[in-house]
Amino acid sequence: MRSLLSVRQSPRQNQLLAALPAADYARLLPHLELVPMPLGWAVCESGEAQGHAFFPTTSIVSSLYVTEDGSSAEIAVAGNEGVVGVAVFMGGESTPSRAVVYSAGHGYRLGSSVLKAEFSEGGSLQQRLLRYTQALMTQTAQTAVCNRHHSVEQQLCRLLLLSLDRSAADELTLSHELIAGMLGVRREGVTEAAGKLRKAGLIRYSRGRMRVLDRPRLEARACECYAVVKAEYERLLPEAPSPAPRNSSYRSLASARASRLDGLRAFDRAA
Amino acid sequence: MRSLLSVRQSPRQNQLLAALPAADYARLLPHLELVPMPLGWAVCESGEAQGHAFFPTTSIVSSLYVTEDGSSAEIAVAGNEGVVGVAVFMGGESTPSRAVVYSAGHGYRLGSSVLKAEFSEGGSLQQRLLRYTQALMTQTAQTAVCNRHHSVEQQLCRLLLLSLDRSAADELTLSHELIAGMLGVRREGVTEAAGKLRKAGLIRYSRGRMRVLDRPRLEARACECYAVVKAEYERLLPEAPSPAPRNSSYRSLASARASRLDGLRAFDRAA
DNA sequence: CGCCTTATGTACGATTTCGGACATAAGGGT
DNA sequence: ACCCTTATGTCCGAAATCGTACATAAGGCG
Repeated sequence: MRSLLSVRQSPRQNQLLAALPAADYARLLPHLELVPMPLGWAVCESGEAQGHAFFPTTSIVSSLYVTEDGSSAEIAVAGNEGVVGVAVFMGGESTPSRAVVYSAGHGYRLGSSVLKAEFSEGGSLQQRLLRYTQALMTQTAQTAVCNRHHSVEQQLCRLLLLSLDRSAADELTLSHELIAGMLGVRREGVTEAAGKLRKAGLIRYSRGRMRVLDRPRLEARACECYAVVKAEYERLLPEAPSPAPRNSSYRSLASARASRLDGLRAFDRAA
Repeated sequence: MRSLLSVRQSPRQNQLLAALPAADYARLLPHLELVPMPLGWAVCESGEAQGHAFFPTTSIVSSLYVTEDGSSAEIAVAGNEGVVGVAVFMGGESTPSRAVVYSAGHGYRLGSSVLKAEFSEGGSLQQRLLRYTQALMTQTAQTAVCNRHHSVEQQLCRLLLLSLDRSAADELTLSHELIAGMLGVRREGVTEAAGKLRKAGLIRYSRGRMRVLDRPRLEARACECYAVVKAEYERLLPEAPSPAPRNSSYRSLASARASRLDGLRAFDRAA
């Protein structure tokens, strides 16, 4: 069904690797190992030190925290723009969250020791990884904001758009149940939100396949969180030379920022 | 009223700086400038490049995102265990969030260029800053989880405990309105939650002053998020030699983790 | 002391989401 | 073609929180 899986793979399909100067890339290449990333695979387990970092090419990975009572919440998603396992070079080795593949595909893994060695050289890889990590922090921060203030429907829009940005096709293999697990809401809530989007003609879906029909209107329906995150990724990780361009018509961060700076109620008087 | 403000200040009161080897510290010292951190001061504005990073000693700073419609949500807090302005060495220079002092005190500021130069040397400061940044990411991630799943009362407990960990005294100067702004909820919601905690004898408060009477029971009433964050900070930033010890009886991450790993509904079948 | 600003307390219906129960339907496997 | 698993649709009362309005009280300041 999916001929993409047999398409020729290259580490350069990952934008972090694609942005490396030839010399750095050549040094890393022998250590990069192509791995399949099947749906549901736990790339990183909570609290466990990682032997490798993973650079997705055609797969998408979600970092989740699972609470004591078994419910979950998404921390961030990573695809071919990034890397799974920043704790390797950040020095912590592990995190309390779990990284799970939610869109099957491939990626390249790199041994922790190789990555740490290359990182500590302080070259362009280090610079790129740190900027990526900052973008990741923004995504997580915006997830916190979104969880606080925005509706399930808005969060669904955000998730779809973030996934689309990291996917080659415009069709996503996402069941409502899967989405519910990522957003940390009930499956019924996702069904209801998705139903509204479908009724509005923004998406089409059936049994785990979801297609975005009208991306601009989907972006308009999403909360500002998507635009903020997207803008930060583009600001911090300017387009790498090779990978396929992504189309988008999100609002600019500048315009979002103008209205955001009006201030925080409680602090206005205190200042 | 507060004689603390006249107490002798030293950069070593900040744990990141305290952990530095003598040589590194000596190199930085001439560039560290003591600054007062008054209540409500915006240390970093959203989207603006920072001229300095700030190492709090007796102050506490909250990173907030303010939405287009003027509501806000906390991203993280930082006190004498950390630094405000990680974007300086992460390479992004700015972030979409705003950092505001919510507990007045002092801190030391360090010019961005000096910090970047020292960071790029790759020494113990770099290592420590990166580990701190990872801890910060965990705090933000846990805030996202908390916003999704936990009650206002639980989040209030978490906020009080995080603040207490970063405060010398057991009294915090926090009005309900201020707390509401940080948690991103209504002031009335904070009043109600605080009322319950007071009725239970866990805290005492009046007109902007809040005192924790029974910390162990407050920790028991908080959600797991506090314990997870606290454990990550201690794991990633082992006690620096000098600063005052903090008392605590939070649950261990190990015990929290055991129950957390049971899995994520949606992915169990998929795996 | 008395005023006046600001903090806290309380109540109400409205809204969103939850938790659970159930009905329908799509599509793969035999 | 049929069955059977799994995905989706819908409904219900319960709970938390919201938005609003207002009452009370604490404490600084003249």
